[in-house]
Amino acid sequence: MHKYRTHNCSELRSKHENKTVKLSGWVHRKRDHGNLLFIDLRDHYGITQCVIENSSENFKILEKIKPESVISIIGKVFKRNSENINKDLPTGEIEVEFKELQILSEAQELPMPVFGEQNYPEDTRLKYRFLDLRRQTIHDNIILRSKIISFIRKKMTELGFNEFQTPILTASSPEGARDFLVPSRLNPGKFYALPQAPQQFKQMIMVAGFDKYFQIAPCFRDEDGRADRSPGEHYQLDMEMSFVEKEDIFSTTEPLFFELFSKFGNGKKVSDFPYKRISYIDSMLQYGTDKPDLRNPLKISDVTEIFNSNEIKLDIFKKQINRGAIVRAIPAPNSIKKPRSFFDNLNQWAKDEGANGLAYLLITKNKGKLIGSGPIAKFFSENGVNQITKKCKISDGDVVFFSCEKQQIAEKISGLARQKVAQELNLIQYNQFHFCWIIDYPLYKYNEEEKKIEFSHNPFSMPKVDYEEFDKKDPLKILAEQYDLVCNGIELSSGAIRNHLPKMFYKVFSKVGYSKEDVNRKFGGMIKALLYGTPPHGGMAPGIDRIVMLLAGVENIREITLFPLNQNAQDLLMNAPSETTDKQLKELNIKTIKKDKN
RNA sequence: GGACCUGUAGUGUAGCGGUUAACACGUCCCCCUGUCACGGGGAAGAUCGAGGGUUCGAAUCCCUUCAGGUCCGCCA
Repeated sequence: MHKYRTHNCSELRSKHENKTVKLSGWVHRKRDHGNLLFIDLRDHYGITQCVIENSSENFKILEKIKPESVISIIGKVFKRNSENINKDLPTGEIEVEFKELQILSEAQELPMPVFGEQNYPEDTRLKYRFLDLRRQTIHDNIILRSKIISFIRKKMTELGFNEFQTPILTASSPEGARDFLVPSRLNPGKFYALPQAPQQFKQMIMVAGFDKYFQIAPCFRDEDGRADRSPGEHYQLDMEMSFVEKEDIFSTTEPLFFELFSKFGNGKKVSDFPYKRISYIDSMLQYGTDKPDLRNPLKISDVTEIFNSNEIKLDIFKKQINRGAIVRAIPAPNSIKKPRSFFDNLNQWAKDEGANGLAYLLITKNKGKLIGSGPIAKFFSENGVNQITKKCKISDGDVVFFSCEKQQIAEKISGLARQKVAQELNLIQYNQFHFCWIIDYPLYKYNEEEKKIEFSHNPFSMPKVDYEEFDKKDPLKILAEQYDLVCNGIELSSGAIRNHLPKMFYKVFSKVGYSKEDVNRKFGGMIKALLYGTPPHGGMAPGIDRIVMLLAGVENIREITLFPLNQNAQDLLMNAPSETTDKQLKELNIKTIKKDKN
């Protein structure tokens, strides 16, 4: 007989009746009837009920044993009477009667019980993560994560991608997030950086001729955490392909995501591919964001022109429009019967968000004519109402909200309002995964505070403009072969066709203030690689954590991470970060500055 | 760096100016041979995160501070 077990705790059925078996596991739950004791024995696979009578020599020991102790038992499998069968357990037809007992590891009284699914404070859970992880929900989440990663690995390999590891100790890269630095002992005063992503390495893998690469890649960014974003580290399905256009990348990955989400999506509907492609500009207009939730059917319209015409005499808006504001309209179908508070609350909400507010117009039909009502209706001509209803595709019984702001604020407010209205009106179809691609991102954006042009996305993307035309165009109008994969309003991935032409590389960087020398110094490896025969290439890097969160249906990244850091980037279990010894610091040529604690 | 929320026995919650701070789970003791959130009876366990203030009186109100979380900034 095996030292610890002949079966796991989820295996035994009535066909095993009368067999003598050995099980090992945790004492999940005890039910002590005085002269009869039930113990639910739990392992990774499940739970088996074990039973012992007071005639047994081990009865007294088991009565005293603490939950979560690890025991090993030898016993005989008995079929339960029909009235005692537990339909909730796969092993509910049988129970195991104790013959021999071995205590493998005694547990102390628990700081957080495993049994039951109480909500414990985050710090307790992280401090006792090994107990937390025994609990079914999170245990299942972690297994889901493992299965997702295995599935992705298998699929990517089948698709002809090669999995490679890239360095963890590498060079700090300009642009992007704050780096984690690692001091070099052999090179005093110098530092490695942990990779924010293997971006340059994967491009050089293409230069090296490997054609298709992927990796479940750890990415390190020293930025503050959020519920959906771990401080410190996260994982991406990093991938890159040679001799491709963006449609090749889309058609390669769409079936992968379709299969992945169909397989692990708990029966939720998954959008059929090809996924909808939406240009960045359209997305910002219609959805007020570059990560639209397409489970929400509402679309925003631009009605600046109509408000600026003589058909609407709303002077407050006209004045704002003259100062560069725009007007965006958010439809609220079939909401005319909503109480006044519904409209006023949204207006108040917009003001709380720092906006001017949300005006609204109610639409009814009378004798074949659409008529506007509500606080601002008196400013609309009949034709004005018609133009609005036509543009916003609304009709009898609908309401439309208007946000008049500077473009950026109008987009933000209308986007949020679109989501709020849809929630209030129950229009969001929650039982689906709705994918889309956002394409044609602008290469640059203008930084108002620093009064300069900067990269809006990835600096390595290929501009959608010929080299000769580059300088003739307004930089802010130049688009890039840059795309995002979005699902249910969550950005799953960024990606791009890369800029593989050295002269274009210099050109692109020159607009954000990098001289040729700057580029050579800061991207020396990359630019050198482009000089010796580079295949056109592109790829993307979907966030593993976000995929798992979507599929597990959780809002917090710590629910799908084995050993996460807390918001202050501390590991409460391992006690990291921690102070180090003077000897270690000396070896590294590092002095620490003691901060005053007044 | 900023804003907001939370902090009460081992654990989860209630109490939100007025005697011995309540309930549930857990722990300990007693009873119980068919439970599966077993049941019944009893006991122990809390200077209400910490410090200061207001008040005749503070878990409760105010200030400071610490810890955790959420968001903004930051980040793809």
